Amino acid sequence: MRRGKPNDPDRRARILQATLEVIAADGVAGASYRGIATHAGVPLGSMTYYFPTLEGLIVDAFDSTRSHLGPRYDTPLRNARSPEDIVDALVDATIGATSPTLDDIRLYAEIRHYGIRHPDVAAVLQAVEDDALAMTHGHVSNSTALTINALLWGWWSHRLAHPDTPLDEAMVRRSFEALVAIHATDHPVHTKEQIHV
Amino acid sequence: MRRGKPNDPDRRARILQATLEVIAADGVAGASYRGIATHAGVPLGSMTYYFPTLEGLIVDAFDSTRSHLGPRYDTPLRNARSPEDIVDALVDATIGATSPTLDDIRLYAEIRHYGIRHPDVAAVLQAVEDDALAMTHGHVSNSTALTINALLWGWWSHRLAHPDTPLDEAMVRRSFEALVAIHATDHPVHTKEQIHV
DNA sequence: TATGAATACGTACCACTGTACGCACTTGGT
DNA sequence: ACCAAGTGCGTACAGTGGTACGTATTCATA
Repeated sequence: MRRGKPNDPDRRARILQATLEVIAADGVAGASYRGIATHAGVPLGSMTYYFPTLEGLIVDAFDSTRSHLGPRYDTPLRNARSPEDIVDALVDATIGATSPTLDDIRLYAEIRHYGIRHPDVAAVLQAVEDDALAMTHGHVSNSTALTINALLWGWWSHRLAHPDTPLDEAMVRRSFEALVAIHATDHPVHTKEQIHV
Repeated sequence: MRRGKPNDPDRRARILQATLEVIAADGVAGASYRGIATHAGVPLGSMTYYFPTLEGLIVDAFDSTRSHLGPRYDTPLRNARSPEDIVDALVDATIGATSPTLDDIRLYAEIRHYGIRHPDVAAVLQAVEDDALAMTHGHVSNSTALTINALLWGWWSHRLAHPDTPLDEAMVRRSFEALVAIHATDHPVHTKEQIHV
């Protein structure tokens, strides 16, 4: 029974895109209906029409990144055939051609930060992480994949905190080599308890 | 020529403490003069008297953590005598007795996040990081220390995103062992270029 | 004790924000 | 051509926030 169709079918998508751009630039804190409306070139009324609540808009915008950003880093890892390939792909995802721009990292940081206090967004992040873990399946153990994940975020985070000093590639490479080598080493488990003051 | 003394000399410090607590609980976004005033049990007028701008209050509060939180993680690392000691100290700082509580990590995450857009706070973080790097001086190379730093933040960040699933100690230990071993290995530098699709 | 500067506080703006809501327009079926 | 449903938009409102500012209080000095 649906009559009437949208006169500007792209408007919704444009609002989502503008939302991501504003958040990458000014953070979630700087994302207001009015600011995003201006940035997207739509009137305020359009905002509340497509997205009745601001929270919903933000969550939807974050969710929309999953289909965009995900595949970009996935493919090289998925195509990896050897541990060396994996290290190459990881180094590249950290600082190379497939690595995110500073704006992308800023956005990703906003998502992670927002996810700390918003279960909806945390679920989105969980899905992304699950994908990332599945990617290296068969090449490294699950816990090594988790470790790699942690370090990758650590490096990205470092880039964000030091935008002007590029990361040394050799250093990054050695770090991933060391982690990827863990599962191959079949490392003896240290059972000794930690001792400290 | 200073006459008049504060009737409540601790007030300023109490406001700073309350600020940190509110931020750890609700984030910087949830930190308002009025909210902090209520939490600290002081009237609104006291807030603006000691801290004319909210931004200044937040920066001062963050800065005040340097003397509190810093030493806690420093000591075990400083006392480390061998690579094994370092690994022990790092594992402990990640998930053990000297590791930060979730609230502490939340606060630290807020500081890092705020630092992305506020140079004042970025400088505070830089100072903390410099301390951390100096701590392992003599035991591992500078770039290894940087790598360890990145992973430590990665692990803390992971704890924040997965508050209910404790990190596996053996996994964490292996990860730091692998990184600490880098400098000992005197690893050959790979000069081959990365190749990818 | 008298004084004035520093301290402390209550209140009042003013800007901004999310959201509600009513009106106008577009569209496709009758 | 007419109509109803979906689309698009301007405005208003209530709440909250940072900040300014005038007044009261305290206390070392004279």
